[in-house]
Formats: sequence, structure tokens, C-alpha cells
Amino acid sequence: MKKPFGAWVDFRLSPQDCPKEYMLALNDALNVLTGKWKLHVIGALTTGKKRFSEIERFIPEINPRMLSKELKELEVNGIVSRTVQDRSPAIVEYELTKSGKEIKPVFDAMITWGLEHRQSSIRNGGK
Amino acid sequence: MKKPFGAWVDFRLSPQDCPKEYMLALNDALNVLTGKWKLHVIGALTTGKKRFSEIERFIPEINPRMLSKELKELEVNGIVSRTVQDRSPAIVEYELTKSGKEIKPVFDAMITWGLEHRQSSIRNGGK
DNA sequence: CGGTATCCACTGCGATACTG
DNA sequence: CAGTATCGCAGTGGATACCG
Repeated sequence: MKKPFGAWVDFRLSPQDCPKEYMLALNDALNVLTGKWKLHVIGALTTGKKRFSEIERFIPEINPRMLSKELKELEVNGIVSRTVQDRSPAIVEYELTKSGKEIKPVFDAMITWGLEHRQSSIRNGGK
Repeated sequence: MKKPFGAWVDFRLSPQDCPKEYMLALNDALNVLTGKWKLHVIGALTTGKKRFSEIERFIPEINPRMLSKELKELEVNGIVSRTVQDRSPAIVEYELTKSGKEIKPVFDAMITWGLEHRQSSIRNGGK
């Protein structure tokens, strides 16, 4: 962590001489983002704490099985927290953790790249 | 594109009122990175232009079918370029395109987040 | 050398129905 | 309300063999 990893280009990702921790970190980030609904779920929670059914309404096309699965994965990965309020009908609330909120710069980088990339794809007449 | 997208938190990702282009950009970025070997292939090519068999040696566990497939996808997505030198035994070389090289900040953001996230996971005794 | 072809296992995801 | 159970299918990826 001490040395800033200035250049990606300076190291190889595979297999021997690649900084293991960077690959792990990269994979962590990727794991958080893969799966059809992760982005949507995180997006839903960026507007604040929500209950299961609220998220469902936020992402109309998702089915409860998938939502449950994605939430569980995000929870295991420390991106969202799940809290149960023991009222008469129990209330379950999901919320982004600190890590979950801090993922924003990653999205921003992806969006920046994606927009620029789209532009150059168009310029090249490319697909 | 004019307005910098300062805050992710300011918009919802799903479904109606999310800036479509951001979602598209985000998905573009994600598409480039998903698949078991994409990261490795890009990593291999960050150290420069390489031939098919060189990449294979760089990623020993990959099989030719997968390498071929991943390279084709990366090519279609404008991340790598493929050039054939018409020597007697034809030489095929793969190289990162401009877009391919420019993806570095995305990786850096992911690594930064991943490293920090790992730290806080440990602090919380979590995982 | 730079790939394809074939086959097969595993998994992601959707649809639908059901439960404490 | 907040999920789980079951099924089924399409897509991903591995192993191995083969080709110009």
C-alpha cells in the first residue's frame, strides 16, 4: 500500500511477476460488479437505505430470487449491510457500507473511459 | 457529455431516470472486463505487442480456444488490434488499441478501491 | 504457427410457485 | 413482507483433437 502503483503498464498481470495483491484487489472489485443486477442494486442503494420490496420496485424487471441472491453476495462481500428491525412485521433494511459508498470513483473511472471509448469507436466507424 | 458527472450518488441507476449514456458507458467498461481471461490478456499486452503463442506462454493455464475467443471479443470491442504480417510463416500480432491503453485509470481505480476494501474487511474481521 | 471442431460440465439467470 | 424451492434452459469455459 505504501508505494503508489503508478503504472499498470509497469507490471505484468500474469502469471509470475505480477503483484499478487493488485490482482486480488482487481478481482475483488470485479467480483463486486459482475452479475446482471449488481450495478442496479448498488444504484438503488445510492439513494439511501431501502427495504427489500423497495428495491424490487426500484428494479422492476428483477425477480425475488435474483434480488435475494445479489443482496446476499453483496453482503458477503461487504458492500451492503442488512439490518433487521424486530417490529411486528419484521422490517429488513439494506444499506451501502462504507466500502460500498467508496466504490464511486471506480464507477466514475469506468464511465469516463466508457464515454470516451464510445466516442472513438464512432470515430473509427467501428462497431 | 458536457456536464461532468460529479456524483453518482446524484442519479439512480434504475430504471427510468438514470442517464442512459452513463449506464451504457458503465456496461461497455464492464463488458470489456468480464470473462475469466480478459484481465490476463490485457495484462499480457500492456507489456507490448505480442504474438498468439507469446500470449499463450504468458498465460500458461489458458487453452487456445479460450485465448482465441477472448482476443476476438477484445478485438470486436476495440480493445486490441490484430495485424497479420504476410511473411512465409504468417505472423499475427496483437496489440492494445488506444482505448485499450486508456483503460488503465479504470484498473487503477479498481485496485485502489480493492486494496482499501481489503483493509477494511480485515479491520472488521469480516469476509 | 495460429488457430477450429467437438463434446461436455457447470453455472447464471429467468419463471413460477410456495412459505414463515 | 421477505424471502426460499424447484425447474429448465442458454451461455461460459475446460479438455482434447485436429487443420492449413
